[in-house]
Amino acid sequence: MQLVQLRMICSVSTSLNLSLNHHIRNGRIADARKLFDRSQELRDVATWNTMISGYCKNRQIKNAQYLFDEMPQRDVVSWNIMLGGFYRSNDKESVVGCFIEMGRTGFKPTEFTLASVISAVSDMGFGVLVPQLHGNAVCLGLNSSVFVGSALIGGYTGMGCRRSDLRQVFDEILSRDVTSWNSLISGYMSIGVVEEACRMFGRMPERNVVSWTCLVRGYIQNKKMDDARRSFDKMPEKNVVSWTVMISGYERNGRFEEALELFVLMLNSGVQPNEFTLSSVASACAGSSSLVFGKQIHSSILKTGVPADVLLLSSLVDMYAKCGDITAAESVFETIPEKSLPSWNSIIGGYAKHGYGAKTLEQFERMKRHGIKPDNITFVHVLTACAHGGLVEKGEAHFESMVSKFGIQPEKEHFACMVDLYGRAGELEKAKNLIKRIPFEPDVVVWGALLGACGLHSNLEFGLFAAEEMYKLEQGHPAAYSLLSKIHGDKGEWARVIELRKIMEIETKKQKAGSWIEA
DNA sequence: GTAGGGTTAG
Repeated sequence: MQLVQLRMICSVSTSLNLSLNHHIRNGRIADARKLFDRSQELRDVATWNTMISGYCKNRQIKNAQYLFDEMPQRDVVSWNIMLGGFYRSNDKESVVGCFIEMGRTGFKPTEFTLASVISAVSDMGFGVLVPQLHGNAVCLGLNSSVFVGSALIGGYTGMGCRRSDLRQVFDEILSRDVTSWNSLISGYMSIGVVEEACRMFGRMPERNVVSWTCLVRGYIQNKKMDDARRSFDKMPEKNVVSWTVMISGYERNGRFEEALELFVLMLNSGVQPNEFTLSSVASACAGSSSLVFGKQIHSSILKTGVPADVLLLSSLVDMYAKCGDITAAESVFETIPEKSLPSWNSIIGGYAKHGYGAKTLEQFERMKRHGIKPDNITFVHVLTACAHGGLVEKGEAHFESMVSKFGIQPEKEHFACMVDLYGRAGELEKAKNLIKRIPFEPDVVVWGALLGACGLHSNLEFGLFAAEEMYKLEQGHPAAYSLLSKIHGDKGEWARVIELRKIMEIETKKQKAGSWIEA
């Protein structure tokens, strides 16, 4: 009698779970929740899991977490759903925390568990843990799983492994499907063994659009733009991601015109761009100062209702700023509801580039008040603004705060900004002393900043010193000669000027000849 | 009821 009742309840809860799933699949998460709340007596573990997974799929990780905390009993699937949810919502720390908690509660990991955890630790830069988790997988007999295998390939790739390591993990997988092959191609490309990647691509039993996209992306990663384009043109089908990979590849390699041309081809092919595509295209407009095209992109975003996410809007701010329309940059910036680090960097960089020192620092303070932590790029902009505006003390204070307040180690660019700052202000001694304190070999940019300042203030002694250092790094740098000859000219030493001009002509000719051969 | 591979700033 009891058994019959149990069976009835089970079948009722199965149909409840089916309807829940139906709502979730059709994007009606609120309806799903209503049904869930109405059916308290019929819920089983699977009901809870379905609801939690629904929230995860809809990127409502907080709601998922509430339900997970409330549920009367959990099984291993509940834990796995949360692990995957945290991973996809970019909360890698919680994946690890949840995994530890899961172990404490006495659950054994499954292939789903390990796949999420391996990917999470690898993304967090704890690649050293990957071989350990691999060991766990072997002990549990899970290393032959496709999920674990693909995650391991990604994990080993991230920690700078050899090609044989990737191959070994791949060979351990019992029944390899197209996704495991794709992981292997991506892995080989990421560690730079392009030929091996191509060989394996040729040996794939089947290929899908992702396989081709992995190949194209791999060529781009390895700076083989023309190979990338050839494979791209050969693709049997292209989707929005494949187009975006190729367009952003051109953009990031400074080939802005080709990026824009390809974008036009994409539109003609009937594939709709998304926020990723448009962000790359906006950057290409920024790089090529194509204000007209950039404006068209902006208005088509407003018209077509593409989700204008924070990064896309930040790219637009950057585009307007680089194209010289700082007012438009400002107004787009102000429409961004949740401004992120890229948004602030775009507007701060825009002000710095336009020479608005006071506005740069104003926005920088505003950014900090909003609780956004500046990064190394923010400081390049801030220090540039201080240098150009002659704000020596402010520049010094911000430079000092990099390490003391934000734990950011100054890089060559920051030192170059500071040398420029001191140099422009005529504090050549300070500039030279700062160069001595740089914890690594100063480069042409750093010496160039000092030399430029010496030109500005006609200081021969330091100028010669800087030019000599530059010569050691890069022989025949035309700027060095022209600045030195200017300084000599200011001092009335015309013989030296003529001598330098001659050397410069010879060196420049050499350089031109060189570039002819390369072209 | 859980899943792995390819897309955005400077």
